[in-house]
Amino acid sequence: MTEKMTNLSPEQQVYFRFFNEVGIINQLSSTRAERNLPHGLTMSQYSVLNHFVRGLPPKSPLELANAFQVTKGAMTNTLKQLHKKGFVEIRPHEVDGRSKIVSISEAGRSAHQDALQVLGAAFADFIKSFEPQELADLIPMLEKVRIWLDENR
Amino acid sequence: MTEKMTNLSPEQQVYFRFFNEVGIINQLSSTRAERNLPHGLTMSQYSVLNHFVRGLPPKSPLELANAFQVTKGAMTNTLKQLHKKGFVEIRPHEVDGRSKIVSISEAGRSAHQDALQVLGAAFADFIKSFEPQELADLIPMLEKVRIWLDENR
DNA sequence: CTCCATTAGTTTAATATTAAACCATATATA
DNA sequence: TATATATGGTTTAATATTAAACTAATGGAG
Repeated sequence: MTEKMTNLSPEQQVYFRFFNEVGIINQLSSTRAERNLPHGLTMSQYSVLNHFVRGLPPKSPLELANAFQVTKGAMTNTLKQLHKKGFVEIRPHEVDGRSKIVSISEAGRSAHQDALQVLGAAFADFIKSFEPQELADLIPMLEKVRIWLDENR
Repeated sequence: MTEKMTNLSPEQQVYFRFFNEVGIINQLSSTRAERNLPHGLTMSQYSVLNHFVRGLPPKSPLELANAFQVTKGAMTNTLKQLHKKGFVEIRPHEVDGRSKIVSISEAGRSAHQDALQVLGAAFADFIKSFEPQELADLIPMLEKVRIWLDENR
């Protein structure tokens, strides 16, 4: 019973390996971050707050869902929680009766600040172990991959 | 009501940005992979098969859970599904009555081969757009980060 | 103006995952 | 040896997420 065994070429292994490392880094880093977030914030919730704190304009739930690559349903849930905590305001769209507009509240900004503090502390030891430059060097290529995957999904 | 506003230094932004890019890449790539996997395999299930196909020796559920950074409970679930599909064999440990030993079956190897085929096809356009070398250049640093996060969690 | 297709958002059912409780077995210590 | 503690694995309850069905509103084509 001889099995036909297709092995990966070294080149293919590179792609595989790349996505593998990325996957593990993501899991370990989000777990570390989420364990430390204040106000019972999840990463998803924190990301939404972060989006607005960056000075980006109010957005509809659908736009947010697209920005964060989650389904509309997931965003409904995330926004519901943020609203319950008083961290976002949700108003009807002025013109389009189907749509809504989400913006951050003062309490939301304040919670985001708290989160930043805590994340800084949680990653202080990481920051001590890695020079900003050695990570900065990776970013252009990571960005290129991210953009490609986003545009070709 | 003046708010104290701590902004991120450019250096801090680098760390933030790095984990952010990694997170999005992971999400987009796993979604793309998972959409295409055959035999109803999830990424978790595929990873376990992949582990064994690499020639690594049989392992206990706990060892697998540690290797893949998931809880014991999650691994119980993953193995249950793989077993239902006939892709792994699970035997009692010869000496330790608490433990079990998991190994891949012939059907499992074959399913893994199918998965490889399909993943190759699903990422063919990606592979066409990126030189192996430009990704290979990132791997040493990614590995360093991954190892650090793993050892310091 | 009336339909019909599209779009924004919510809801539902299914699933993967986690943390914690739990069970059974093994190991160490007294 | 007897008892306590630690360890491997499963189960449970809670939660985040997805895909798909659903509701309501918009906008275009006749």
